[in-house]
Amino acid sequence: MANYKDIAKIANVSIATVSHVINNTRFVTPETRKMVLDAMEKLKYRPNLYARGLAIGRTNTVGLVISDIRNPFYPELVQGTEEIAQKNNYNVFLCNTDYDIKKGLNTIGALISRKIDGIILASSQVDDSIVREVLDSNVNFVMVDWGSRNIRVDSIAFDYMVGIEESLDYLITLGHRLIYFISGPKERKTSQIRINNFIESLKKYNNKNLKYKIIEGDHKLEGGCKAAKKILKEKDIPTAVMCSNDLTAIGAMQVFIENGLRIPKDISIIGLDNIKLSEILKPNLTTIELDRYKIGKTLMEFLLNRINNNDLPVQKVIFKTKLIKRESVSSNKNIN
Amino acid sequence: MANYKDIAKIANVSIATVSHVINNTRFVTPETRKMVLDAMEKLKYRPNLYARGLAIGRTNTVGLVISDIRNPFYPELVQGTEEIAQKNNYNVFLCNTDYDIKKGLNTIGALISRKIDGIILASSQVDDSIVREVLDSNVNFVMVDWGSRNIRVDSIAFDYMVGIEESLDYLITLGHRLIYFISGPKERKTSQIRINNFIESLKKYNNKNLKYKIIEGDHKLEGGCKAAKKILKEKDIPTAVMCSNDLTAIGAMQVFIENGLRIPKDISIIGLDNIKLSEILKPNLTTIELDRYKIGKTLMEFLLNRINNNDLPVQKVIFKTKLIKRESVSSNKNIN
DNA sequence: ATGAAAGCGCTAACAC
DNA sequence: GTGTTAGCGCTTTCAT
Repeated sequence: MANYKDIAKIANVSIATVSHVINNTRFVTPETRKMVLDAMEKLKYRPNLYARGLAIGRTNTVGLVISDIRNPFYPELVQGTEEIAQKNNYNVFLCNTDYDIKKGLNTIGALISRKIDGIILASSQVDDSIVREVLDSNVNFVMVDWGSRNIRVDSIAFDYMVGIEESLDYLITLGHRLIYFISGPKERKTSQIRINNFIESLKKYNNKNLKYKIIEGDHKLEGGCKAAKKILKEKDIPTAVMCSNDLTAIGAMQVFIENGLRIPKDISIIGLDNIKLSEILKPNLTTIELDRYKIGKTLMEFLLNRINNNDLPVQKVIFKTKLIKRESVSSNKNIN
Repeated sequence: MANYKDIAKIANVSIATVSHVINNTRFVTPETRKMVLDAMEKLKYRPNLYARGLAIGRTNTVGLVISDIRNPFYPELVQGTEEIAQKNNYNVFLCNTDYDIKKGLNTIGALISRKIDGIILASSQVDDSIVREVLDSNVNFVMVDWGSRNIRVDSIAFDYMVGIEESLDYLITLGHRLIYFISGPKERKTSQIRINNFIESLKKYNNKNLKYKIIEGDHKLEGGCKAAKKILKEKDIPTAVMCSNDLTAIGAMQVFIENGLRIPKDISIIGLDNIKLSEILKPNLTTIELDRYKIGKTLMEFLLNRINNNDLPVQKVIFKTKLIKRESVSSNKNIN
């Protein structure tokens, strides 16, 4: 592959001139410039970003760490980050952790070694070791705050509470008294929070003689199916089921339908995420919305701000959630 | 950030020794080695892959170019490539082209400038300009051959024909005579091929008095919905609909259900992809399977082979497709 | 068993 | 307006 020296030779100039033509960093007479450009063209020159990065200490690349690209939560978030990145002439290095802290550590290490300009930590498997790793490296970073760990780091967080309260309110108004919650994998922070928010919200209705139960899912279709099968075996089948994400809700819904339950007549269902599918499926899914695309954009904006100005005060945004009412919920027929 | 010089100073050795300890490239006495390791630990040393890449000319990074991460075709493919990459100590740089040739060219350029060791071109928006760009750069590469462009490049291709023929055979045996096909966006190679394969397959049944029609979709849920609405307005509603991918089929199915058609009783549906959702949805989707995970693995294996041995003969694999029979198809009630 | 130094491709300060 | 050159962090040949 051609380099400055090759270009310089053909164009009969010094490598400094080549550099300045390429980067527009000082005046070069149109004639000289043309010689250089022609030589580049002829050699099909491609800049070597490693060399440049080494020389100037910046790479215009940022790392985006997520848990699992197959989880429909992420693609839109990724899209959001990329859009902003592209506008600002940055490239995004996407990395999966597969929900594995150790793999996450490796990933972070690989990114740091690549001297990327910043890291977006959107993976939900983040423990102190990972955060420390990133902080130690002094690389710019922003993160999704899945718990409320309250570190002084640029971050975005979710307020599930609003949406969950709204949902419960809705269900209770409709007469539901036995409400199940299908959670994500219990070891994941993101599941725990949603469970806690659910339980917390229930406390407001102490006087209503409410009953609930948590069934563990896996945030995937399969887990929703399995959980639904478990629910069908209970002696008291709930009249409403809330789910930790939409995939879970959709999986559960299919199993209920398969077993002759009518939705929402026999059983109401609420999801969380508002993935595209949930509004198209019949019956379409009542769900708590999370704007993943906007979240992605915000994360990247935060990171670029930070890269451009390191003494910015800590940036934080909390994304509110809200209930989207669709067909999968109706009043509890038993009280009508 | 610490570098060899810092380590060398603390450990009281030369930078050459530091390098050899880190890379295990020559013998170093255990005592010296320990000094170096301690110094590294103390400084929280992180290798600079740019500098290393510049020095040795390899980066252990490959680029994976896809069309759109939100298209469920890709996540599993990505997963497959990453698994193989990781096993071989490679990292993957994932890039979207957003179905845009120009963006694709930029992406390729960015990858080449990053001196990645190879490129997997799995985006379906590939024209000659892109292929030439990659070939000119001399970077190792493998591609998904969406058309049959017959270039001498490592590639994998799909034989949709088998699966489509099998599907048509199945439908026709079941008595269907008016069969619609909801395609992807017509300007995309990948859509065109499936359409052609569908039409081609139909020719075998010239004597059967078959009728068909192609409706354009977009390979997304929305397009499936829209196409189904169009179909419902036709004067002769088909008894069977084949779709260019599963999302399309699922979207269409929901619209049919919404409009009171029973599936498969009133209308049979066949998809293509076999995404997870299709086996869980009620009624679950009969579809043509494509093993995206395996495709991803194969692509990365091809690329690594090529990187390790450039005079390998051209590698090619054709992935067969096959029909997965589920609930969304039954016999044409009109002939029973 | 270890060190000195050239060189990978690029940038930018300094010189003319 | 253009050229020379040191240096970014690392690898590796050649010495010792």
